[in-house]
Amino acid sequence: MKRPRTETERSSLMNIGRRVDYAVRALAYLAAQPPGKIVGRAEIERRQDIPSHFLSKIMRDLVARGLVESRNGPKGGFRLARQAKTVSLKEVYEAVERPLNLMECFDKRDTYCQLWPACGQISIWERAQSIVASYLASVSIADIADQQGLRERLTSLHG
Amino acid sequence: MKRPRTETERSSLMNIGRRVDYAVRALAYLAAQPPGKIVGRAEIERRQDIPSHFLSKIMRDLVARGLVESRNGPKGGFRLARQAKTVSLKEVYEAVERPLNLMECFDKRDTYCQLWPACGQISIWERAQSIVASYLASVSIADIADQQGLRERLTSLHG
DNA sequence: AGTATTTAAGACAAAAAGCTCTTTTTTTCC
DNA sequence: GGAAAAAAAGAGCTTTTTGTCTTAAATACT
Repeated sequence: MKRPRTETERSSLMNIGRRVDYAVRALAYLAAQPPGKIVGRAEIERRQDIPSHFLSKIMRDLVARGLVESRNGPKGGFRLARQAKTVSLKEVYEAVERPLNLMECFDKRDTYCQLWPACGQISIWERAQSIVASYLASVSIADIADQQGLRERLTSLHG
Repeated sequence: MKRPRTETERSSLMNIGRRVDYAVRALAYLAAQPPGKIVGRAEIERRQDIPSHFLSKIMRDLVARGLVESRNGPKGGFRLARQAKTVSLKEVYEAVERPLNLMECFDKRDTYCQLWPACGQISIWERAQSIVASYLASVSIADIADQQGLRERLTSLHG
């Protein structure tokens, strides 16, 4: 009795994965730059300890969602498309993972689980999700980048 | 520059996975039984829409953590080892996944990430984690099983 | 125009999570 | 004691996620 998997279903469960982690690091790094400064992928990966080349795919998502702008060719790279303080972690999450869904069944309802509509768990997880979501919505990239300033000063000594 | 993976590291990121989902379903099902009633794995899987045989491994964890008692042989099966209202979702989570850690680096500190101790993200995720953890600690299996009573009555019609 | 540099795109490999199945051990009942 | 039933244990397959690498397209500079 195997479950079918559709494309939209993919990341069912709340899963703050590496992609989110790396996306936040990259955005915070960009936010810490002088306004408008363009930074290359390799530099971000190096300075933020992100696996080489992996950031490439993640940045595409961020560009597609309008969080960063990219420029091709020599002197190319990335910069924020919006002010850091207007970009919440929730938005970042949703840009690189699909919609924040603690449980797989949230957006499927009766088509997914035979126990719907009398599932005892769902309201519990929905509440957990809304708690997390509202916290993530309340934190911006700027909040993270501010702390980052310290890091910059420290690691530039031996970076 | 590949990251080494140790055994204890496994579930790095906050990941409310299927194992937790299924564990909660099983526990809620047991909680809804008459006191002391022993129920077999196959019945739980069938009634709670859990993949066949998968529950076996999960129950071992719950037994090992003292949440459930098992009995071997014919008439064997499982029952709660403690009152449902004393078992929190946080405990269940920690029984079947390892410790709740939103970020991989939480229990590794300086040995893991070159950016520690000046990481801008970590305090943010730590706070998110504590928010989730305290919510999960506040919900018990009994809370879920209570709603389950309704489900039982509904599905027994065609279950 | 040509070259070098950088993102874009995507193929492919490795690791982790999810799931299935088989064998062994324990226990009940005859 | 023997047969049957159930959990315990674990081998191994599949899917998803993570990570690596190669090629193509774009752009700046000479």
